[in-house]
Amino acid sequence: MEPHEPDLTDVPVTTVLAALADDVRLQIVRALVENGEAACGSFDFGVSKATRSHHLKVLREAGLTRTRAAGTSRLVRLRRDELDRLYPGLLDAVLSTRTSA
Amino acid sequence: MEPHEPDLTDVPVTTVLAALADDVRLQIVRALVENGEAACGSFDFGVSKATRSHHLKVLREAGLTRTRAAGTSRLVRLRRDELDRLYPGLLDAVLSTRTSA
DNA sequence: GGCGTTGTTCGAGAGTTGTCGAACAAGGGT
DNA sequence: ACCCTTGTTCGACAACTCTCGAACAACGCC
Repeated sequence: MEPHEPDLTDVPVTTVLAALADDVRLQIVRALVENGEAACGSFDFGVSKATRSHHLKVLREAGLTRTRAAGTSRLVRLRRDELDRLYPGLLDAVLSTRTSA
Repeated sequence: MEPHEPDLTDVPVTTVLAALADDVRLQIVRALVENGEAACGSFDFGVSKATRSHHLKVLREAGLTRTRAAGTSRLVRLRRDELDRLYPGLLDAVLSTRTSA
């Protein structure tokens, strides 16, 4: 099946914001910023793999990530360039949050 | 009752993002940016006044707006200075969205 | 081929959210 | 005092979301 990775300009801003408005997904995004491309399995934040897969789908369909197959794994990376071009400052603002709060 | 307007630093970033991740609330924020302080009743975006009151409550409890009584009306204003200080670029990025998409 | 690893998909359940009408509260004007 | 305007609050209902285990698919390896 097609990964269904929409052009970011086709995604309503509310969808982008909603995708970022979740703790697990925010941890995924943070990990992607720090480590770059990573396999789905590396995002073990206390949720099952079904839930993890769901969150990655939400991020992907919001236009925030790209996924490519690599053997039995799937590598995910942040579409940071496009994100920064369309919403300059958004990602930095979101990521500026300290661990708590 | 107390307006319950938390300090923005006490609000999780996911709550702030969730507050902005709604079309009606985004229209309210846009109107506040353009017109400054405004009465609740001025935000007629095709929803009932009960719904409007609900959305204003979400924005207020996310630390995004302040409300003060003025006669029978209540005037709402955006806490833009605090928002820009804590999340620089966030509001501009969100508001940069054109009408569609 | 068979097995293990890695992810996705499919219900299903609990919880949250957006919406409304109706009832209520507070103020101002006449 | 009465009424009208302005908002809030209270159920209620539909829709969506997060979560999980179980079943399935795809790939590499022995």
